[in-house]
Amino acid sequence: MPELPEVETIRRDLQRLLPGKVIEDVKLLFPGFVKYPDPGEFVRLCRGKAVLQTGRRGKYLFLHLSEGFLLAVHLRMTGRLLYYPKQEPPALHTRGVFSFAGGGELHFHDVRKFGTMWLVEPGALDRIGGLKALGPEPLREGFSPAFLHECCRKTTRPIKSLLLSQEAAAGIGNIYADEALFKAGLNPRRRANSLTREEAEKLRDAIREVLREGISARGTSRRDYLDAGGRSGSYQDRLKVYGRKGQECPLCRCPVQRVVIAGRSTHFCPACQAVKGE
DNA sequence: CGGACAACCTGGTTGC
DNA sequence: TGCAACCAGGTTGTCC
Repeated sequence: MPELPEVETIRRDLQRLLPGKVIEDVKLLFPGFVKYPDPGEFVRLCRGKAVLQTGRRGKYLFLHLSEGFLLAVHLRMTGRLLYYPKQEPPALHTRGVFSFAGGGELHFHDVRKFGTMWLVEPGALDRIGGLKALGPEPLREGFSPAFLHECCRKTTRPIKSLLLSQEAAAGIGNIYADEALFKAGLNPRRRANSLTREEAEKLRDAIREVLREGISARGTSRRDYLDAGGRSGSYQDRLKVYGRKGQECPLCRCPVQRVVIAGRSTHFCPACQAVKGE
């Protein structure tokens, strides 16, 4: 569920709450979410570690712990990280509870059980599945128009598919991909290698804009997403095309269409995002 | 290379 | 009301 803006919102919440706290215990209600090391070792290694700092890479959330350990979290579709200042009985779909010395709990809640965590030492980042293949952070300098254009030039796949692959930029998901393509006026089926330099630049700017707007709105809450305080975001009220099949395009009032690309539902305005090129 | 599809899971919505 | 079908913000693996 959560894409870059949602993960970043949670990270900022946790950055205010966790640094300085020491993990006293971890209860695994569904140990399957622990990918590395084995669940027993995971719990043993977490105990007594302090949270020093939070971080994020694409949709991966990091808690930097003492002794050089890194706790990496991927929330996938329905994962939530919920902080409670006092003891809280676990909800139905709570999969793990981190309790801190002196009070406070972090609950990992995940209806669909897709979410995953890893606990690794520095230099063992390759233990974290998928992390290595990530493209640049879209809100940092490395995500230049030239870089995006080069990524596009190398593949014939639809531009929507490229955006979802995480290779061109880390952290874009289904919602922000559709919103960025709308903002850039590009048809989601456009072959990536048919984008001109100007179009790639426009898309790069659009990606950065929608992600920044998403963060400002504290994320998009459609069904499952909540921040670390259990609050909804508000970007769902600002979506132009995503989830708006049959409703009017805000620019031209043409009905928004829904199609399936790369197995994912895709929303666009057939007029504002008419197919150009090939 | 990349597309199509299934898998991993559970729950909510839609339509008959 | 019941029930089946379809849908869901993500990633990985298999087959062709």
